[in-house]
Amino acid sequence: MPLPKDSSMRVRFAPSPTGHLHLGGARTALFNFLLARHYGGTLVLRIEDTDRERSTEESIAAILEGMGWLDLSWDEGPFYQTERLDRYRELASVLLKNGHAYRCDCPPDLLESKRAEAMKQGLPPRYDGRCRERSVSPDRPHVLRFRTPDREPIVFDDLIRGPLSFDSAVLDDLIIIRTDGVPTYNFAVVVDDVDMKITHVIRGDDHINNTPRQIPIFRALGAPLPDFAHLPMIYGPDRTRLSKRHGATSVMAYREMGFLPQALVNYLVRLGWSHKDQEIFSREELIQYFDLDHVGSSPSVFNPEKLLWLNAHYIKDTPGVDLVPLVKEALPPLPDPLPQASDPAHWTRVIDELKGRSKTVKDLAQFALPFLDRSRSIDPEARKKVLTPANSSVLEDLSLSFMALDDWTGESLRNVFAQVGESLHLKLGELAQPVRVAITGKTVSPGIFEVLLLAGREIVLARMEEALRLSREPFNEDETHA
RNA sequence: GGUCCCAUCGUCUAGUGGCCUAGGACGCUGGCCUCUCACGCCGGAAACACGGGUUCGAACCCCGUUGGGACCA
Repeated sequence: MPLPKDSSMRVRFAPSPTGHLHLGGARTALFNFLLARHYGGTLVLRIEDTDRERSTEESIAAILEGMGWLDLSWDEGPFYQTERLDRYRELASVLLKNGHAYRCDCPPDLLESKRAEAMKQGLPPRYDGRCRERSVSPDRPHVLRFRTPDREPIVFDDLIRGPLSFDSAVLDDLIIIRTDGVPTYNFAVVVDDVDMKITHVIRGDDHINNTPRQIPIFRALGAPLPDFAHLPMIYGPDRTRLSKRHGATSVMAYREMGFLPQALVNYLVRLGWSHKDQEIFSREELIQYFDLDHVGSSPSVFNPEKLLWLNAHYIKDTPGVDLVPLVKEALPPLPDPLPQASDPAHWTRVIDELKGRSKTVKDLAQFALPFLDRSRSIDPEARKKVLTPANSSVLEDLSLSFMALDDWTGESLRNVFAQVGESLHLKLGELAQPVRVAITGKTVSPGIFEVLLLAGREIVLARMEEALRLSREPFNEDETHA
């Protein structure tokens, strides 16, 4: 289904502000955004806040924040449905006048009992249209119902799924304006899409059953029908719709966990869309390649492992200097910062050295800590295994050699290790590990010379001395801090 | 219950009738590299849900079955 390659396309992202921006919503927003940018069209942001019980200011802020973090911009809006209530009533009264809508005052408990009755008989629970010809007085409390045309199947060509057909006999006369004058979801959506001249409705496929209800309203309003495209859902590992039960679903929670927005965007776009065998996409490539032809129609399961892999990729790919502010944000206030920690260039060096082995910004911050603050904890396992009496001579000899060193360079340090290794008949690996634990408190770190250079002589000497002392003492589970 | 949607490795996917003894990626796994851990590189296991058609030929088209899901209330 080729789409027009011009700037006339108008799409929209229309979240309900009843919570944070979740992964599914973010992907819908992303697909709309990419489509608009690809075709040079317009993206409208619309806040569907007619459910006043559940809509909150905080949610609106959270959604905007999430879109901002993902760097998804829009061209028009945000528009708020609660600011357009008069417009919905206006068009509803037009429908009332031209006979496409009618008043209904059926009490809720009557409808409820009819519904239960229908269900019991295995029939669809639909309103029987008893008020269609009753001309209910406008003075009585009433709702407005849409007169759904009978007997003609409703068909439309979904841009992702192809032709879809619905038997209108199962559709009842849905309420468009409630007793309190508030429009219902399906009506407000159509009025907005008409007024905002939306040409392509791209939304989650949980709305697929709403489409045959909305199409007759477009027609009754005398408006052109937009094209529809329904995106498959994102599932949790149990193949049900992704929800809180499956862990973090809020986009912003992923920032908290140390993810980069590029990683999340790249992950989400590949859920349902593909471009040959390519996995990694820059923003420019996404805009260039993205189209609906290659959006699949089957749902996908959210896979945190792959997201983590992408995140590691993007961390590796980002210059250290750009990661500094993110690492600072991920770090608690430093209790006893090293002198180097006041030098921005030191942060950059440390991060550049560590980013290749970090899957999240949080990991990165933890790895960086020993190079930024005087206090550093020693992993009890590492201490138990490595800071042992058997290694104390290694620590002692290296410590003494470090002290005797005139300069503190990669070359001089290599010489020290070569000499000490020779005199103790030990290989580099056997020397490096005790030093690694002494300096970083971990068994995992960058190359030992990089570590020594980054830590600097002063802190190396202090930590070597401490490690030497610990290696001679019996191990005590409680003593993990210096 | 009704309506609708979906179906290729565990997961994300390529595949649009012959290029498919089904390709890539994550994960898993064997090896190389190596001062640790990663990275990187080389290799491996792993899938067309099932049954009928259509066709010279089907992962691809049609029908059914099964299984999953969404919506409605």
